[in-house]
Order: sequence, then structure tokens, then C-alpha cells
Amino acid sequence: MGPEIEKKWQERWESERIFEPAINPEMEKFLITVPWPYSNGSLHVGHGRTYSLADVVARYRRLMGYNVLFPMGFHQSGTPILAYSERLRRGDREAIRQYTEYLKEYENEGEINHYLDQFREPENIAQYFSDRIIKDFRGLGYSIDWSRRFTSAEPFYQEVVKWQFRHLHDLGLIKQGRYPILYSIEDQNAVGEDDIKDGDTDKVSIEEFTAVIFQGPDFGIVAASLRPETIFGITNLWINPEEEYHLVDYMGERLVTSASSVQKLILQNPDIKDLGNVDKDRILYHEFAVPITGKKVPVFPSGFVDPDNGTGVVYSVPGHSVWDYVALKDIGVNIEPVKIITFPEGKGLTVEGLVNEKSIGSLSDSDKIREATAMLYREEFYSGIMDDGNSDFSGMSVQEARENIKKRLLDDSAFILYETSRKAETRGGSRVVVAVLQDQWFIDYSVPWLKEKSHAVVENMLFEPSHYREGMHDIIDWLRERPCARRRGIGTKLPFDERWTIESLSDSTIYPIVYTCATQLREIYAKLGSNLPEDILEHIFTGVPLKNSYSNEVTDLVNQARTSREYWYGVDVRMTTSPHMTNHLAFYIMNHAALFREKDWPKGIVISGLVISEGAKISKSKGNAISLLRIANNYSSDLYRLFSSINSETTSVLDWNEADISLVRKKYDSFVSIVESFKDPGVTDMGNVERWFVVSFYNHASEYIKKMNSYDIRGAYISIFYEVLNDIKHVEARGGNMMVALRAVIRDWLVLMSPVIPHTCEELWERMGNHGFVSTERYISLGDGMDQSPIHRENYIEKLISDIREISRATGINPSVIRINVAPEDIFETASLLMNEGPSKVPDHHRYLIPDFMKNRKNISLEIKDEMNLVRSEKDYIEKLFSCNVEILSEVNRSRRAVPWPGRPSIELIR
RNA sequence: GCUGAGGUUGCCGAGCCAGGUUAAAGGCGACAGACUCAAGAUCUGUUUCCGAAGGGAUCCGCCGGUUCGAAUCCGGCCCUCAGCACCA
Repeated sequence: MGPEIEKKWQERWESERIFEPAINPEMEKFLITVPWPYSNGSLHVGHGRTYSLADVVARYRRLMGYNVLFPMGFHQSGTPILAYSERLRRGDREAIRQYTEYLKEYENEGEINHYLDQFREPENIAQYFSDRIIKDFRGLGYSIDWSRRFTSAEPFYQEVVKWQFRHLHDLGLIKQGRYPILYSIEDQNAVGEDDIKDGDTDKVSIEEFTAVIFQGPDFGIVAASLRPETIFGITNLWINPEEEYHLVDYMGERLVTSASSVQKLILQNPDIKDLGNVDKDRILYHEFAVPITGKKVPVFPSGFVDPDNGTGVVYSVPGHSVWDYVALKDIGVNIEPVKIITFPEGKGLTVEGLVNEKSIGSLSDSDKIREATAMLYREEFYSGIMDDGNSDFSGMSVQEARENIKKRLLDDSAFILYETSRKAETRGGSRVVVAVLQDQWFIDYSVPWLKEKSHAVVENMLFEPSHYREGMHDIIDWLRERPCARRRGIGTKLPFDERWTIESLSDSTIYPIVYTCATQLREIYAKLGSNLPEDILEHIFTGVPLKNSYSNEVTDLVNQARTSREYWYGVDVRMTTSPHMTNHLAFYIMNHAALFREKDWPKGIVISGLVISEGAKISKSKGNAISLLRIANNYSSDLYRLFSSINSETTSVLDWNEADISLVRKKYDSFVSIVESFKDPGVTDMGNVERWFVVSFYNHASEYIKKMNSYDIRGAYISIFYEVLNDIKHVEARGGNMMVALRAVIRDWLVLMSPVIPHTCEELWERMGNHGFVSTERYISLGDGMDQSPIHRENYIEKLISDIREISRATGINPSVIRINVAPEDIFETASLLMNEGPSKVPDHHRYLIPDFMKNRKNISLEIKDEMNLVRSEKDYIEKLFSCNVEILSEVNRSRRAVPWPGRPSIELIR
């Protein structure tokens, strides 16, 4: 069905406000949420899936008689929107290109520059895309209650966030401490993924090095390593002869480090002071002492040392580092490598082996060296055993030794140094390093009482798929401190330290509760002159009596809000994707556990799978990120919804691809044409097939309900869509009267299909002369109580036909007459005796039948009492099917090949 | 290496949690037939092997176990994928 029809129904739904539920104590409520979208761009196929599935669930629950609330808001906190508007202001080409592309979807060519101009202000980006997303979501037919929407940047909401943080603080869950962050020295600011050049495609993470201090006669020298366990194999140190080196003061000690690393060290450790340049002659070829062993080693020059990485000093372990081994060869120094790591059974890679195998000649073969290094480190880390002669660590695995040696070194001869996982610069071109904040705010998720309470929440929740429950328990155990505030970004100020802005995931943990009372909160905030006092929020959210008195008007609003929260809250189901498990969903659960009473805790989480497009991961650069707007226009939103629901299980990956889409489209088209061509036949006389169709339909319907209740949306729609379509084919093949068959089920079919293809169903519903919306219909389940005999009768006929086919195939007979012999009365009785009483009761003249009965018992059934009539009623059909005559009789004749048993007539093919 | 998911008939993919009704849904592909001047679309049938009577044999990564009975439960092994970790 075309976009005009979809639009027509979207407008009607909206103007009649059928998805804006009111409190109704008579009805059971159902609150379903999906994390709010971040409004810095338009959404694509991948984003739409979870929202679509949630909408299918919401619409389904409505049919089943629940009072359903499906609300939505917008996330605008954090740095990305800010970073993008900064980039647009700076004239960043990539950002302009990307936003031009977004805008092209919605605006005329001529308007684009106007909007790009507007987007220099971050709030305009947020505003613009929130509006677009609402339109996109409406265009997909989502039954969202937009009247309750709000954004994370709205002042009244920020009061709620402050309330949350004051509480967490009072509960002792907020702490301050040291924390490493990515930082730009030039900009004197923290940088996020969006500020880094290629930060989205090539992530930069923070690595923890051990900076080891080697004592010399006049001063020490410090070399940073990720592999502290190798200190037993050190033969020398390296510095880069082309670079400058400085002395720094570190807690009274004088240490050598590269000039370009000094600033970084200071950012990480305020105790460090720069003492200025040091002559390299005082370092090169001098000896320094290795900690723990005390061994004295010389410093050699080598060009491979990067002054920006670590401290610009490298300790050399030629026994276990390809770089060091090759570098020593390079400068012609003959030092015997020290081996300190072995492998079980002596098998495993060695530096020498790799150098030979990859024919590495000199340091200029840097790619090969990197490759060899990766192989060696991997193998040593996973299977290496320490074997350094006689230290305390000998015999430990490399992994174990690394932790232990690091700990020992940190006591007095090392400190932690953080480094970026790759060289990175900001989009503005300044270097990105790691700085350590001394006063970072954290939420402390390690507190035992909170963990315990959170486990209790999880234990009582629904998880779909259920193994995520165990996963969530593990995550809760594993969570420690989580930084909860930033120095920049859009968001709420930390109420007890206004220099900080609450971090964007932390400000969005308990917001679903605000959907229950957003309109009242906004109004109270306005009436009280931009204020939302503590005791009011306390009262609304937790029911604690008000401490202060307010005007009647305000008190009324407060009461409404509290009543609404009491009715609606407790999110019944939150749907999202699995990457949210370790962050958002865990915080969501733990913050609810910390702040709210049991009744308001989350009740369920359904994890939906990711979406790929044409077999590939969706990314803007691949061009397979089709926007939701284009989906609705090019494919129709019902087709998108149907495809998302049916082409893959809720929890597994969905591939959006043309080949599969056209298959689903075909089915969809045949559904529409079947329903459209339906005309009430006026008669209701049913034959075997029609009766079978109706019972089968309701069997599918109860299967559908069972599956929808356990969030198996795909399975549910396979039952009520694909299988019903197949049944229709069967009725047609059997020459049944389709209109008579459909008449009995078509109303319910439209109703049950409406959650996935609501526009189509509304339109068909109306064309059939119904009033009102199919979306607000109620489906009354018939349960499993239906008489199944039409199914048995149809199975009997089907089995009869397939037996005829099989005999014909096995014998090669193409019959001119088929003789069907149905069990006569006395055989029926004998069979009944054999099945219910046992062989001893069989009358003597039938005892010869017992062996045959035993042989065929799995096909014998007493379900059908009037086989003769049944077979007669299908005589014409069978004759037509095999183009021959059918003779039906009912007799016992010992000379015949087979005995006619109930449920298994004997069949004779005559040439 | 850790954690999780998974290995099903040509392919994709159900079933497995609650063992028998499972030669194992559905789709795709292939083959045959109907329709058509033809192609496409659509419909019908077949698609592990054997069978001149509706039957039989073998089968769900590998090995073993529990059971009257296992694709389904238990133990071990092999392999694949994802996330994490690791990579001066």
C-alpha cells in the first residue's frame, strides 16, 4: 500500500490521540521503553529495528487488553553534538559533508546552507534532529505517546538529574579520585572520540605502562614497558641519539626522560618537575642498574626509539623482543640475548627463529618486525613460562609474573605511565596524550549493599533471551567505579561541584520514570519559577510526604504526578541491543536499585539483535546506512516493519538486503490481495477443508499468542502470517471455498496482523466496512479448547492421498481405478478392543488380525467415527487428482492384501 | 587466554530449555509436470538411500554415557563466530 495511505492513518491516529493512554485502574498497565535516540543526526535502518519491534510488542499488548504506554524522549547530553557544532564552526569539510547529506534527506538544496549555519549552535542541531526523528518515527507508524516527550537538556529534567545525584551522594555512592583521560595539550582540554581524527573508525584507548626507574651514579633513567616481566632479560637501554632528553624531579629523585614526554608526565603526575636539558654524553654508554636484580647495563643509541612513546627510553630485551635484537645487530654490538621465558615441552617461537623465517635484515624492515613482534608477544603471553634462573618468579606463567613483578616494581622503582593505544591527534591537529585527573568524580558501583540489591532486582526480572540474566549478574559483580562527570559537554551540572557536567550515560539512567509525569513536572517547574524542590520530587518518586506547603494548584499537579507514577511505573519491558548490557542497562538497574522502592524496579529487558545491510556492517562510509525516512518512502513502512519482525529472530542479526526484502514483499502482496478480494459469500456451509482451515487458523492464533508473550516475534508472525498463507494455498489446492473459509477468520486475522502492518490493516479494516481503528480492537483468545476433529479429518485425507502416491510410485502403477476399503464396524470394534483392553478380549474369528494390527498400530486411530462418509465426500477430489475412478467399500476379505483398519483404510490400485 | 553464542539434511534456517507425534518446519536452489507461441510469474509433485503396495535402512560436528527410546539430557574432545583481554 502506498505512502498516502500510510500517511492517512498516521494522521488519524494522531488527531484522535489513540496512543496517549490515561490512567485506568480497571486495566492492567504495560509500560514499554526503548533508550531514547541521541539527536545529532538522522537515524538509519539499523536504529529502526529495536523501535519497530518495541512498537509491535506495544500494539500487540493493546490488542490483548493492556493499557499500554510507549513513550519516547531525546538524548542531547554529552560531547558529540558540541563537537560537531564546533567542527561546523571551524569549517571542517568532513562534518559539512556529513551534515549536508543528512539535510538533503529533508530539505531543498537551497535551504541546506541556512541550516548548516544554524548548526553552529549545538542546541539547533539537537532541536532539528529531534524534530526529524519524531517525523521519521511517525512515518513508521509507531504508536508512541509523544505528549510525554522531553529531552535530557530540558531544565525541569535537569532538576531530576540533580535530585538523582544528590541522592546518590547522600547514599555514599559518589567519590573522587585519580582517573586517566585523553587530553589535548594544545587545547588544554579533554577530548572524546568525536574530537579525534578517525576516532570513530580507529578507536583510541588508554594503555597502562610500567615506567621502570634504573639508578645511575648521578641520576636515574626511566623506561616504560607493557611487559615488566622482561626486566630479568634486560641487556642494555636505548635512547634516540637525534632527540633531546631532560632531567625531571620525581619525588626528590632525578630522572632522565625524553624532552617531548615531559609535559605528558607532568599531566599525569603533578609531583614531577622539569629540570631542563641533559647532555646526552652523560647518558650514552653509561651504566644504570636494573631494579630487583641490580645488574648494571649500558645505554646505546638507536633510531627506532620514538621519543613520544612512553618516556622515549626503551629497555632492551633482545632475548624476547625483535626490535631490540635487530637494533643490537644494527649497531654491531655483540651481546648474548638473555632468555627468561620458555614454553612447555620447549616448543614455541623465538626471536632468532622469527628473524630468520621472515628474513628480517635491519630495522628498516619495520613492517615485518611489527608482525613478528605481535606473533611473539601473543605466544609468550598465552603460553610462556618464566625461567630466569632463580628469581621468585621462576616457574610462573607470563601472565601471572607480569602482575606480580609489576606490583613489586611499583613499591619503589617504578610508577604507572599511561599512553594512547595509537598515535592520535584531534581534528584540529593537536597531539592527543593521556592526562590524569586528580579529582575525577565517580559513581561507586562496588559498594556491597548496592551490588546485593541489584542482584535482587535482576533475579526478579524477565530477560529475553534468558542467558542475559546470568550475564547481568556477572556485570554487576564486575562493575567498580564509573566516572560520572566531565569537564565539558552538554548536560546537567553536578549539584555539589558546579565545575563538572554530569556525563551523558549517567544522566540517563532513571529517566523512564519521568515519562510517567513529565507534563506535570514541567508545569510545576514553571509555576515555581524554574524550580523543582527536593521534597516534591521525593514525594512524586518515592511517596515520602511533602515537607513544605505549596499552592493548591501546585499541590494538585504534584498529586497527579504521584498518582501517575504509582500507576505506570515499573518499566515492564525495556528493549535495546546487547552493547548496552555492560553500560546503560547495568547503570539503569543499579541506579533504580539504589534510589527506588521495589515496586518501581525494572521488570524486564529484551535484547534485540543488530542489523547489517547487504551482508555488511552498517556504516556511513560504506553507503549502506539507509535512513529511516528513505525506508518509509522507498519500501513502505509496513514492509519495513514486517521484514524487521519476520526475517530474523528478535535476538539475532538481521540482514537488510534486497533479495530477502522482495521475498517478504511477495508474501505481503499476496496477503493484501487475498484480503482485498474477499467478498462475503453470504453462505456459511462448510466442507471438510473449510472447517479444517478455521480450526487450523485458531491453532496458529494460540501459537502466535504464546510466542508473542515470550517475545518471539518472528515465530509468532511465522504462525499467523506464513502458515496461514500456506493454509490458504492448501484450501485452494483442495478446491475449497476460500470465501467461506476466510469469512470465519478474516476479522481476527486483520486484528492479529495489525501490530506488524498497522497501516495496511487499518485500510483493509475500513474497506471491509468496519468502524473505528483496528489498532484499538480487542482480541479475545479462544484458547486451546477448539474441537480438533476437522484437523484429524483433513490429516486422514492427506495421509490417504500420500499413501496412494507412495504405492503408485513404489509399484509403478498408474491406476485406472483406486479401490479404497474402509474399516467396517466389526473391525472398528476389534481395533478398539486391541487399543483399550488388550489382545485377550478379541473374538476368536478376528484373532488372525492381531499380528497385522501390531504391525500397523502407529497408523491406526479411532478419531474418525464415520470414515465412509468422509472418504465419500472427497471422492470427486481424489478422482480428479489422480484422473481415475475411485471405488469405496467397507468389507473384510481375507484374500485381500491389506486389512482395513480405522484411520488406515486399505488401498488397492488397479491398472 | 577469558566469557558468551553456536556447529542440523545442497544452501539459509527452525527444532533442542519441557526426550518419543522428526527423514527432521519454512525458505532458497535443483528436478519433473501443469499453464504459456516462448520466457517469466503462478500452481502441483519430488529433492538421503532402497522398495512391484502405503514399508525399511541410515541420519542432526566427533567420542562416550543416561534411558525402553536422544538432534533433544549428561561428560569429554574438535571446530566456528562475537565481545573482552593482549599487542614497547
